[in-house]
Amino acid sequence: MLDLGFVRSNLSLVREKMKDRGIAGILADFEALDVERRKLLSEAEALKAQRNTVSNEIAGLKKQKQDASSLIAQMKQVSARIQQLDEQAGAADEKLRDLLRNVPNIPHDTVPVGRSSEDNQEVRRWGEPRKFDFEPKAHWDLGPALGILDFERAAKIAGARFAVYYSVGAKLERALANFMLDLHTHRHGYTEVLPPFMVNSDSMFGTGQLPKFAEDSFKLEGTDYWLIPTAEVPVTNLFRDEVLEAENLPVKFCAWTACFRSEAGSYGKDTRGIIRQHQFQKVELVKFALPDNSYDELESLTRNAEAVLQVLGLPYRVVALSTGDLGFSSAKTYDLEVWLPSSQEYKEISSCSNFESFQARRANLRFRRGKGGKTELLHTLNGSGLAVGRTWLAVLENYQQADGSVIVPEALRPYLDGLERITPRK
RNA sequence: GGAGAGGUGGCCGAGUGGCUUAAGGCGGCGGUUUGCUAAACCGUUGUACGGGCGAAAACCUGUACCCAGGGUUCAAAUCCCUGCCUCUCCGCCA
Repeated sequence: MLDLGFVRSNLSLVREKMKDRGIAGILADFEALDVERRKLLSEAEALKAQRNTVSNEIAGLKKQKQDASSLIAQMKQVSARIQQLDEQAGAADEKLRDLLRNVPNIPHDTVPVGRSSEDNQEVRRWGEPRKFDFEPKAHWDLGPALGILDFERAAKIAGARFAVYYSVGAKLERALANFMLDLHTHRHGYTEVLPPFMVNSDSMFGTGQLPKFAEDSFKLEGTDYWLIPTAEVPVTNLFRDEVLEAENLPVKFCAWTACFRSEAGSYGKDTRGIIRQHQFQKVELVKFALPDNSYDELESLTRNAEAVLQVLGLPYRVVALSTGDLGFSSAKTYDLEVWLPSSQEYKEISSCSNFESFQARRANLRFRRGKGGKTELLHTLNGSGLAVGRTWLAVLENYQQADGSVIVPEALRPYLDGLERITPRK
């Protein structure tokens, strides 16, 4: 959420930035609502001041056993009027907040201006896509053929967009998650967190999933619990309504969780395989940073996520999302895209963003520079490090052999009892 | 799931309708004293949203905030209702 005062005094700038995002009209009603709200507020507050004063007078009269009935009668009317004004002011305030809650973050100046993902900018590439001397298969053929991946039974017990893993397939998923967590905790200095996989609505609001994107997540019937769409939600909300010390920043967490997404509106997209599932595992990196250097932290967070692909030997590229493709809460985002030989394209496997103070304002996440200092909003960042399911399929596709077996990348072997090659399950 | 006790500022803690603009203490900040530290003493103290104010800071001023949301009342930290959370005991359970 953007700051009300900031929007008010920088209205034309904010409008310009919203135009870059392709939603030029979103602030059309802002001034009118703002003026109305302040008018009602002033009037109500003036009357409340009067009521407070007179209430004291009434108390004084009563103490001296004098008659206060005419003042009481007067104040009864004033109170009725206050109630009216409060309702109107509350409604105006709610309208303005609703407007503000639905305004996305302001893109950083370095974000390429564009209308869609077509305008994303490639920043760098790593690794050389392997040359195959046979036709590389897709993971949805490789997995079932190896006997480690099953879509039919998943559809039976749950539905579309689920998968069941067997044997080395299940273990590979676990190996990848452990490998990633070890890398980030040992080499990159992150602290591991295992958060709840369900959160309340306040948390969903804090990171920006609510109110606008409720239909993207699963809510448990009859409760205020949401299945987390990403570990970003519970982990970023850990310090909601708290004040951190500047000297302890940045705070760096990594978390392995399951993630649940309704994928409403993605019908027909990535329907084959495990690219887009209702449930998947992800190792997430989250940082709480000083505003002063949050963009340096974004660079290092992105490099930390890239390290996973590098150690696994998976070719990838980094793209900077354009203003038209940028997520709602983000000021700047780099996507990591891994090479998929079956479709001959780079596919998103991680998304690393700086949210600046956008989430911090919603979640009331603050820090203080030294004792007695003023509290300021901190900056939040996060990125996948990485999506485990998509890494799983990238390993299968990139390391597949002509006979349908899959070579295990060396870094993973210690996590798979030294296994060097995945062969069909008997 | 059942019974009971609670939720007050950064922290502790008083407060059963109007002399509470939340007592007192701790902590923080500023000062006096001091060779330095400590102690003592004095002062000060949060957030949000308005107004003064045309930009920023400062200042002055108003309103709101005693878990949250409703209600009663001229007036609510205080009374009533609902919800959430914490603690104790019982039941159940990995």
